[in-house]
Amino acid sequence: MPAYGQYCPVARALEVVGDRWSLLIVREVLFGGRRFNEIERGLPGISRSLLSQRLQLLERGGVLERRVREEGRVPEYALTAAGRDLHGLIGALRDWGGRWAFDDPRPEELDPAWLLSSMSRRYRRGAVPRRMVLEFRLRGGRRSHVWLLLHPRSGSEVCLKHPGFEADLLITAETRALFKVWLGRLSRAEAERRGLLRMEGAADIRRAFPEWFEWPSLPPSRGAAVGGSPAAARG
Amino acid sequence: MPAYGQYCPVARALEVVGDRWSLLIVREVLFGGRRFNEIERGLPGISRSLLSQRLQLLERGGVLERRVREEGRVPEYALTAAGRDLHGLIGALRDWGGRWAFDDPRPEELDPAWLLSSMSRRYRRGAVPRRMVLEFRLRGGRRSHVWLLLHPRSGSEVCLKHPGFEADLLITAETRALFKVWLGRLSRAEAERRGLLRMEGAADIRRAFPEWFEWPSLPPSRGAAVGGSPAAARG
DNA sequence: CAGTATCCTCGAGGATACTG
DNA sequence: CAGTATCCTCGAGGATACTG
Repeated sequence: MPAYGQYCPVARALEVVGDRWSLLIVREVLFGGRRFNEIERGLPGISRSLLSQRLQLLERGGVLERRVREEGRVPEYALTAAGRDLHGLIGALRDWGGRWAFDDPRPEELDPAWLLSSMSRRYRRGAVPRRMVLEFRLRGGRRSHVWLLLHPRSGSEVCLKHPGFEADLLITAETRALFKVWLGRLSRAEAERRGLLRMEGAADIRRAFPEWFEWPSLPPSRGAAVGGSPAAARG
Repeated sequence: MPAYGQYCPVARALEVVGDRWSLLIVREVLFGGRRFNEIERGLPGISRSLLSQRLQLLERGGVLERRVREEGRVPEYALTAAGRDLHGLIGALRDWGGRWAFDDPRPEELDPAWLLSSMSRRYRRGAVPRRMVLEFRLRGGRRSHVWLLLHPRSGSEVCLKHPGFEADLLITAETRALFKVWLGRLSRAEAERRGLLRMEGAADIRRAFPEWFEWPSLPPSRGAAVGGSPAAARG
């Protein structure tokens, strides 16, 4: 971001992380995004060239580092000490946004691929005894069928096509409701009671499921600073 | 700022306050800037039309309000509850910036008019028994002679021309040093010892002077994430 | 004092195609 | 898989002049 010409720590901070997308990129890496395509998946709408340019700016800004661990392996991005220290700033943004700008999802935000990338990023490694396949059948979003693979050791994977394994847990839901449940704006019980979400699978798996993720915790809304679409208010 | 298309509180917050200049405008109002020209003075380099547009965006975003108190009076800007709640975010920016992006001032940042507007914003109303005139004679900045008027009740005023009153306190300084002292990056004693700053006036006034302002408190630098100009490292 | 209206520029960033 | 190079567009925002 061009300089502000002020010897002020707020202005200086914004020069480094104030560019459009930059803090969202940091958010991705903060939650474990390491590879280029992985980071990109968490930022639908960004172009590859812009992501590439922003990553370079953040590297020059001392916020992250690009590393090629071994000859021939893919590059990985990691936060520096300064970058990790941005967690407080991201937290402040999340708190404020949750309180004042986080009403119901807008239709164009209902992208299941993004939701799953977000869940995948918050998967607790090793929380699962064996490979688990979660199947999502969704209504009212930009995609109706997605899968999430949880590996016991390595990590998790988003699949937009049938992964070839049978599902251990089938989640059928209104996309809007699934988003709200994930982001703590609607309880699972309430969603199930209202027929907006249903989970099928072995009882122990259904019971254990919530433990597999670190659910985002948000402050309660204190009124919309910005209004959402009126249609969004329903549910 | 255009939408990010993510149902994420961080992204939503950035949609409201992530535009260039927006958080600096909030900073100005947070520290008591109320009128258009007053806010503008804290943001050298912004154009009036851009400031006007950003103020409108922030108003639509629910962050501030524009009010005309009485028929015929000038409009004033005030933060809403959501806007006041941004102090945590601004604080996080200041903390991070102070730690990782706040090395020595760059030459183009040495604008005494801005520094005085900043001091003026942090003047403690009523800290002064009678009207006080501070005269600054500065070297190495974009301006060499400025005045700050402190009124016992109403507030403070920056003057770029002789205010017509005799000075109660004369501060002669290297502009760079004055900036660093104000922002806690150099102690007054050290600056005086090194001949970078001198204060002349009645002893009790010189002694009382620090109490007239709320001095910005910054975290210590933990290493520059971004490098300043090498020449800036000296003083 | 506090803006707004209009015109114009230039640079950020998308689209596309290409590479180690 | 992880980018980069090139070309082109369009819109953000500066300059200027004007107003209640």
